[in-house]
Amino acid sequence: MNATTLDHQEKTRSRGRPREFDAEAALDAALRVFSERGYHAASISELTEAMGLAAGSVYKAFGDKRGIFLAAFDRYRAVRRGLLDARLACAETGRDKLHALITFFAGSSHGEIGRQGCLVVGSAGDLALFDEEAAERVATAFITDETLLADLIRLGQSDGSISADIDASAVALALLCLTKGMRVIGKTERSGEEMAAAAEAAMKLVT
Amino acid sequence: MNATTLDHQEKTRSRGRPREFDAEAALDAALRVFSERGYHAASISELTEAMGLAAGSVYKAFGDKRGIFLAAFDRYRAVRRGLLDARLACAETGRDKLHALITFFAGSSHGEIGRQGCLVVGSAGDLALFDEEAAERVATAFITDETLLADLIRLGQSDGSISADIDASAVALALLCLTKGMRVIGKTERSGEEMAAAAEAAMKLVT
DNA sequence: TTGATTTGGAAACGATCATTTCCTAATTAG
DNA sequence: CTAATTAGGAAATGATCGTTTCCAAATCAA
Repeated sequence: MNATTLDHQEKTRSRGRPREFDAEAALDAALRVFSERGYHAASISELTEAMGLAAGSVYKAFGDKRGIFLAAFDRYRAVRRGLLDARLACAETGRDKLHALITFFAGSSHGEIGRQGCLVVGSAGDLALFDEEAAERVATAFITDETLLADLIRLGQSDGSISADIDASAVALALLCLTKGMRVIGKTERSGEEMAAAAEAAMKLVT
Repeated sequence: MNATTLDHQEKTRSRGRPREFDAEAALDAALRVFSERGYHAASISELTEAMGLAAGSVYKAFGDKRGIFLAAFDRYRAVRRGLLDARLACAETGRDKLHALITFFAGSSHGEIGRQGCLVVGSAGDLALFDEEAAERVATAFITDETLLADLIRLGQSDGSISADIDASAVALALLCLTKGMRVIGKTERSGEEMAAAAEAAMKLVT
């Protein structure tokens, strides 16, 4: 193996001047702005200031405002899914995993993170209705969450932690509404305690 | 009783040229635009076109865009509350009333009305975060709904249709999240059947 | 090296936004 | 009647929006 081969194994470099900023860090800043203000209220000025970049650089990297949003949306989903999976991995039974999931949402529905809100929920009533691709991504995100809920319910039913009597699809949709609704209510000032109590009460759906 | 007295009994007329348009009908048109597009995406052009008025007339009547929104918001709440109360009046027990309420929300969370969305839920993630008065109205609307839910639960507990064991406040908040979440999910395409099934499943919270 | 390519970023661009102005029309008060 | 007041509406206004342009700086290919 010679030097040339080693070079090829490095991640491929594009030709011109290399990018100076960290795209993921920039998207984290952008999604914070989008979450807090919504798609339309978030101006390019606010976005570029938060990202620490000039408008030109942002447009070169992401195409347009919609492109920034869609990239931020995807990153948001990946980050949140990573956090959730870590919580789920700590639980044993299907029921415990559902408890971890609902508690995760309750914990995201108050204080600082609650005020920031959910980017998916927010864009459902903002960009999604007049942008087909955005609408599709929002619908896909919801269906993914709903499928996870149904899978966890069925897991609980097979490991004996959840009654076999309940309708897994219906309860999964109810829990999807409940958890996304938590993110809506969490934008108004709520205490972590009352959200946690609501989460415990919600567990009755899988008893 | 002379003519002058009769005149005084008519509803007081303001001085100048009388308003030609119906304010409530105009607000109904405005709230449809706000619901479908969100506060920021709804332009004055769209609003005035939907309301069938020139911008000047709208500004004379409502002050500014924010004023149009707040008036439409109040009307939206009054109309929805009227529809809900009619449903509740048909139910006997606390549990039946809760069933009617949840079914009412499920029925508003698909098809045409579902796509239109809830003005309160929408503005929670749009106007509310940088407008103190709007934020207060959204919070008030949620608390009113939550209080109604808690009252219905306690009514059910006193008439024997709901177990005395459940924590009324916690379940009320869970149901508030669930019903508002339905309005979020209802913006994506969902069938009335699956929403109705989720509503039935949700009734387990008050069993 | 030289030329091609890409980024960074300030400045400029046209479009659209919310709002105001200005004039006419319609009504009440006296 | 006349004066005062308010609504209706077209046109103008200034601000801000998303986007593009332009040029210097930085890198790769040869």
